Amino acid sequence: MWGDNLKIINRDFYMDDTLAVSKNLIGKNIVHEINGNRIIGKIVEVEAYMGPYDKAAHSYNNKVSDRNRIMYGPGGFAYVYLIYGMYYCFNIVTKEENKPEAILIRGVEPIEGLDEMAKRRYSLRYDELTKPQKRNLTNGPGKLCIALGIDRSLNGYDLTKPPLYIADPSDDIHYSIKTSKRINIDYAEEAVDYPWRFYAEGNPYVSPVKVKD
DNA sequence: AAAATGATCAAG
DNA sequence: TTGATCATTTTA
Repeated sequence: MWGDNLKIINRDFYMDDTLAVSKNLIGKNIVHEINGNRIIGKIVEVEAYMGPYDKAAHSYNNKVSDRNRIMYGPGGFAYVYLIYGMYYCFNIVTKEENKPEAILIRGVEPIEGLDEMAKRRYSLRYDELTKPQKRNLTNGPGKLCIALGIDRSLNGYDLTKPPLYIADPSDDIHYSIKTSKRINIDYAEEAVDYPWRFYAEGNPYVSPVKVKD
């Protein structure tokens, strides 16, 4: 497994239009080398956060804070923050300096290091998981951070080098990309309807749509 | 349907 | 300094 040549995606990839990068990220691998193991998840769902004019974005109205400062840097860096006091969200910053846009990773398909993921999520081996546990391993932004070992210590990390990077997939699978509104941004007024969520049609690791109360 | 849980942010 | 909020998940 350490012999596989995974091609790391370079910074140019992230400097493009954020919606284009969002679609281009579907099918790419997130690779985390940790404790001598390699954990890989294939990106199947993302959301774009479009900066100053997007009421759902942390950088709306060019607001700067200690938390969102990394969004104002160049593309290809990790923006990781704590949400609801207990889960992390992993974003990839895009575009040049002072264009504070980023892409939230909402779902990944487990590819490698399944036992590592199962251990981090459920303290079990992968083959001990029930079918629902397998499906719930990485089908949400907080869940995938646990499974991939991503936390606040990786905020601001340069994603063009190990131990955490994005790589081209070794397979050549084509994904039909669907578009929808973003999830759980009810506070965002007119931005709630913007079609900035992208996902691989039919993939079981796309996060489940929330049922209305 | 509702709890869990704490950093963050804007108001005072 | 304080209180409300929150790009979620789990449990019931």
